[in-house]
Amino acid sequence: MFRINRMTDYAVVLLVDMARKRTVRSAQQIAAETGVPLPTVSKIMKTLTRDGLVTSVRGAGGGYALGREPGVITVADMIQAVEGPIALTSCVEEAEEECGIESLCPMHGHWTQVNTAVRGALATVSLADMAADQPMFGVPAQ
Amino acid sequence: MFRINRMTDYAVVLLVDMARKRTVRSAQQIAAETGVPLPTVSKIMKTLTRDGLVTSVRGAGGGYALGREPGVITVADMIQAVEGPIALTSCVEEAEEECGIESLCPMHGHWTQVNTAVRGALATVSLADMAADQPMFGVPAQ
DNA sequence: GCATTACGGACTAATTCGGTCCCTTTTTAA
DNA sequence: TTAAAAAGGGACCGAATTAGTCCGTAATGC
Repeated sequence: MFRINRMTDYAVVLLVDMARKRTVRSAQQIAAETGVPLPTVSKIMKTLTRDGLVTSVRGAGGGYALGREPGVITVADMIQAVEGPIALTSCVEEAEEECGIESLCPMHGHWTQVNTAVRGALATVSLADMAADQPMFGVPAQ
Repeated sequence: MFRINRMTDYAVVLLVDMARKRTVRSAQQIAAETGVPLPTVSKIMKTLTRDGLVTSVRGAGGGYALGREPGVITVADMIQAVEGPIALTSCVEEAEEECGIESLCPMHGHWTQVNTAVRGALATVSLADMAADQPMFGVPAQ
């Protein structure tokens, strides 16, 4: 179906929530307010912290807050934080894996072209956009 | 990792091969020439035929050929043929599935925006582009 | 010191994906 | 008329991912 996986979907939900309420809140609070199960929130927050999209405060009274301004976090950033580098085919990855014949493969250049286009498309929408309510109200979906 | 699945990757390989040799060839021949296992070629051809990307000729001497000009088949078409509609999240799909609250969900409009951008990016590259050899030689991969 | 909270990783269940195989239908040709 | 060649449709299983849970550890505030 060519879709992002559910963890990434959740991650966006959590980040949107954090973009709206800009305070440090515990995973438990965030779980309660978004409806995402606590263990899942924890897991996602770990990876988002690793990438710097959110900052964490440990200890009692600690929690998570957004690491950067919502305007400079793109959908591409969010996807990459959870799923790793955006690479439509294995031959576009950094580590060349199985392909091996990169420099000779006639398709390689084309795939990187497609990949760049997709990455660009994903970078056009920011977290700030996602957090705004209903800006495209009434606009048909395609 | 946000990638197309292997079947789609194969499908592109097969379509590129067909775009180069524009004759009707059996699945067996195509399998032999591309190195993709025969049962897999058959399976992929079935789905590509269903979408009209290739035309089939049944019976002895039959086989498959490209259904349209390579210039008017886009990467988006190829992905959709194998993986179904391009929908990054379940709430963007035709059948609304689990979400249900589409008209109220504040994220729905944003996801369709992202989705449209990605679909557009995938539509910028055609099968003709993919079949051309090494047009971007030397251009850094981004 | 104790309660609270993040951190890191291991682990299991569930789902999806890749691949194979079967039988049926259509067509050509001997 | 029969046999061979080929696509069509679907069932099926094993493998690989993914989702989700749980554990112990480390840090911090009261």
